[in-house]
Amino acid sequence: MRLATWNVNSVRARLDRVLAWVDRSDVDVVALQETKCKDEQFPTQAFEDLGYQVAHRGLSQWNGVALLSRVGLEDVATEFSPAVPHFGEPAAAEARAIGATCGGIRVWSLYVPNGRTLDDPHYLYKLRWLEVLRDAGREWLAADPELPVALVGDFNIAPTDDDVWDPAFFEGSTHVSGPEREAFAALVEAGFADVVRPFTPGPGVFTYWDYQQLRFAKRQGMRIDFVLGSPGLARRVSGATIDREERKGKGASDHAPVVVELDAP
DNA sequence: ATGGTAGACACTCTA
Repeated sequence: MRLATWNVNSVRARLDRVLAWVDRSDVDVVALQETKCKDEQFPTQAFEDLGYQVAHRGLSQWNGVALLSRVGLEDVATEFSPAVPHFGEPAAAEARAIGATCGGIRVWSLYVPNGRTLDDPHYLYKLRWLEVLRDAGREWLAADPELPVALVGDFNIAPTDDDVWDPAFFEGSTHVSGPEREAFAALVEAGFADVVRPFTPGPGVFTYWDYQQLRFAKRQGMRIDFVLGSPGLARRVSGATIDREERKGKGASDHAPVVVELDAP
């Protein structure tokens, strides 16, 4: 079984590319982030025509997450916890998570809030959001330590200095700060391992390259998209790739798809 | 090449 995650940065703006990638990549489950549309605008039929069931969560032109599956799509949920924080006054829900059971795996497509800057209220919102995710994940595994869970998506955190093209460039920025890296480490400590890294060793291995300043051509990126697997999932991982080819050319997302190969349970 | 990247939407926000 093959499981993928991909921040597409608008599913409608590059629908042809997304469909072509899904169709040629032999993926059973695909988690999308930043679909940038409401549910009624999501091109559900086009993915169904490729043989996938579809679950999407989108409330506005921002954020938006989806799951595509050709191995079943059950028990869809849009909040991983009743304690998920909302941003703003009044607090407004954002479409940053959707979960479902696909082929026996509990998969969550996640778009972690961008902290913007270290002194922005969005930064604390991001840290709180990650804390609630960690608590939820911990509870799931406490109830069933063998539950196969995949927390996948755009975490907007580069966990180590090897995960950015130049640590000095990011000094004082989000994505690399101590508290963000501690929040990521807390997810790992809760039982969710980065199952891609063993197959894609760095440094210099990235999943995102800014559109500006020819960052992709200069190989100046960040590794911020992950597949985090519970023990019951992680031990089944037999391979993983970052499809940087998909970042090339006109009309590419600024993120590359990440694909994990799983053995049968 | 007087720009700077891109997407949503309607003017400025988000990343």
